[in-house]
Amino acid sequence: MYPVPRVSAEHLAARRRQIVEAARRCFLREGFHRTTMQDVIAEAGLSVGAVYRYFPSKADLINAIAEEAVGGAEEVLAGIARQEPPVPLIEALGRVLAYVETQAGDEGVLRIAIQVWGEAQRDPALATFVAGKYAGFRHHFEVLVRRAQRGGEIPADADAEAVAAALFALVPGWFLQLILTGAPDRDTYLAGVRALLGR
Amino acid sequence: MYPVPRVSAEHLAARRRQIVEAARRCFLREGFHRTTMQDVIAEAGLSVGAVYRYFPSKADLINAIAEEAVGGAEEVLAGIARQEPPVPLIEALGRVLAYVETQAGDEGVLRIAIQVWGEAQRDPALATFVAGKYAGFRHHFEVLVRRAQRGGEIPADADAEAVAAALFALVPGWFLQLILTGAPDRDTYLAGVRALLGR
DNA sequence: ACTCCTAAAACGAATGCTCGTTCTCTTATT
DNA sequence: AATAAGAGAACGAGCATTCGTTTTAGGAGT
Repeated sequence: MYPVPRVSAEHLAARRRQIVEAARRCFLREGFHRTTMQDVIAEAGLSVGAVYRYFPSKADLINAIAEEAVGGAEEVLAGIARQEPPVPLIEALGRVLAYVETQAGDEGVLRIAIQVWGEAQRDPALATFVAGKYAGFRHHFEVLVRRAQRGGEIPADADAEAVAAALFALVPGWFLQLILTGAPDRDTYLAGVRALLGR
Repeated sequence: MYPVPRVSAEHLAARRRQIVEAARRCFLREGFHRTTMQDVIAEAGLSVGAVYRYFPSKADLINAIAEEAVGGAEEVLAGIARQEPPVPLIEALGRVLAYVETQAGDEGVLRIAIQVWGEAQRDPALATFVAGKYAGFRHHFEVLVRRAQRGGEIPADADAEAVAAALFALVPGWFLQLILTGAPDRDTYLAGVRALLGR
């Protein structure tokens, strides 16, 4: 009853992270459904039993990774939206793209986001989670747009939500081109956006 | 030698299409790696042997579907780029989005494109194919931009390729929002783009 | 300080099932 | 008659997961 042999909470958290990061590497290499539990287990350097103690099924592991991949941009976006004085839209876009750039490499979490998009199409729970996250991202852009409207950068009578959608679209739109075609680089793209916006 | 018992070429093509369409339905439901060959075979109403006569492996089937999904927009885009008189950029975007809308539903091929993006990250051959296709799409936008520059719609000194990238980005950027969050609808989005462009 | 004890943590062989593919046989076509 | 087209049983590999066992951590009793 009393003897409670347990390992420290830090140790538990560290083990969990060890597994998640091994899984992330595997999923980056092979995708969700082509990596086997044995792959993850070997990558983590643990045993079957150890991994299954922390994640009762492969689906749980996928969920953990998916949340990490899709939620990662949250703080970045929130920070930009809340900053004083208000950030001009193009500069805000540039800062988001800078974040995307750091996470678009071979090790970056955003490559996993692409897989999450696919997975969300057949996993309703994941779809709900992703929908909430992305609507939240768009909402942060909406805040930025409203502030830009007060500053006269955008016509006051425009539909802020719609403008936010357009601005937001420029992020995954570039990300996909970068991942799939390798171009354009961020500065070139931003110059293109500026020219398109006529500013 | 001479007796060449063969079925008509039309019959062969029809069978092939029958299999491809069954596969498309399965892949839409379950994704590439969670649909089994048995699923496709049952959906097509054929036998194992029949399907394997037309597609020697599952990978071949995935490739066929991927090419269909990613290549589908080609003619639409080419048509708009080549039209006389030149189509204003916003109108061109609207027409592309109209096509996307038709293919974004539960049965539309574009939902498969998302899976192809994921697959391209670990299949070099598919990655090359997709890169070529998407660079081609962007090139069509570039043609449009150059013509818009001649018409004064876009500054003549802008980098047409970069502007094209920005314009192109607005397509998958909207598509993803639509698929993942269910919003905004096309007209709202286009109004947002117009307001953002300050036109 | 040093055992002993208990339960958590970790292990890994074994399991049962599913998958992609092969292969032999039957049917259809010219 | 000869061969392509189609059928479907069978196979071996690989999968996620289970479960009985071993190791480890750390408080209790001395």
